[in-house]
Amino acid sequence: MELCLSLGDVQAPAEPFGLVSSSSSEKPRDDRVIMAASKTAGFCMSLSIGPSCDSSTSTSPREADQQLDTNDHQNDDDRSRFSAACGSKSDVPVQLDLLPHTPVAPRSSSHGFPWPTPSDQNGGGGGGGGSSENVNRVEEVAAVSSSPTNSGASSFQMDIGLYSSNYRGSGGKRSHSPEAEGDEGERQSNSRASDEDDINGINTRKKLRLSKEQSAFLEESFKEHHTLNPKQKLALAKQLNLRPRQVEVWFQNRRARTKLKQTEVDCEFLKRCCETLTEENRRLHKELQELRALKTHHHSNPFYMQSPATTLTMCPSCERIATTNTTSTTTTTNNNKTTTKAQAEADGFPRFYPFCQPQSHHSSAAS
DNA sequence: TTGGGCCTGTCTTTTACGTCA
DNA sequence: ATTGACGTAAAAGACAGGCCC
Repeated sequence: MELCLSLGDVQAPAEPFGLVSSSSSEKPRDDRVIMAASKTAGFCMSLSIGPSCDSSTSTSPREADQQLDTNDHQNDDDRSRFSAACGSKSDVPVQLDLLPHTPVAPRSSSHGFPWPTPSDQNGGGGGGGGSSENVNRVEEVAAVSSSPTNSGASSFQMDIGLYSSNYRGSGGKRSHSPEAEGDEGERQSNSRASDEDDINGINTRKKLRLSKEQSAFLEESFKEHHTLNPKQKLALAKQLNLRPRQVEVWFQNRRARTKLKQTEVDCEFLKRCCETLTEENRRLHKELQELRALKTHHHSNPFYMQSPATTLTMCPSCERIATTNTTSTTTTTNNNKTTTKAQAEADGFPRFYPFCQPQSHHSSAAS
């Protein structure tokens, strides 16, 4: 008896598990995995790996990131709101309300980026300085820092507050990069607490923590571009009152963590695939046992009418079961193609399994 | 060959959260 | 029930080294 188990995808013969990128906006975003187990087809699976952070995929990085962001920031009201706003309409430009309690005012860019975006070409301008939103930002910052000297003229200049000017790891193992050294002056000017923290000659300055607004702004920038050219980097740094190096590092970390997140998602997905396949394998084995029992029953039945010779065969390669007799061939699987014995033998199969696709033995993705 | 950008791995700090007295 | 100390995990900022163009 030969057993034939088919695990594959009739729709995606080129790859195992049929990994295809989702390009249709009509597809639910959460349906990264679309599996269909068909009894007649054995086990047909159409899997849709969603956009990855890899820019080589057909899906835009923005889409990928939005997808990730729905997982990344479930507890972040602002970002969750953004995800919800653009969830199924990725084509629609979305204006993020970064400040939940303040209305979004027009900025130099539709996203407030320091560099021009296509939507900016028709006007706007002004670099964001003095907009009501920025005034609100400043007011908010002022409220926190209790600094009456802040004014709306400071545009998007963030009051960074605490700063780690000598981040060095343990025991001074780390050293500044040349750029970081060169930015020392700027850093000092950015650091509100730099002077007071250097009291007594002890560097007790805390590590920088980007403000919510800065993070949100960087996130928005990241949605637009996963990488920055030097011009964009400088503009962003200036607008956020950060060092270019900080912006650069932030983007590096963001890319790395996005990739990590994507890897975790893919890993989880493959794990589910494995479980599904295991379950299907179990089911098929059970089915096989039933067929064996049926065959035994027929042979031991004295009233069993001799019908045309029926045999159960299972392909040793794909373990698919088929019943054959002298006049016809049936199979438990649904194959559209017919394969002749001669053809199969010509393809190099040692034996002829009429229900098997020759290419299935050479391509794991084929049925 | 050199330089810049990016990736990867790692370290450290900060923050959030749970536990316990 | 409340509160403060403490431990821990996760997130985030930063850097070094290596690779690639």
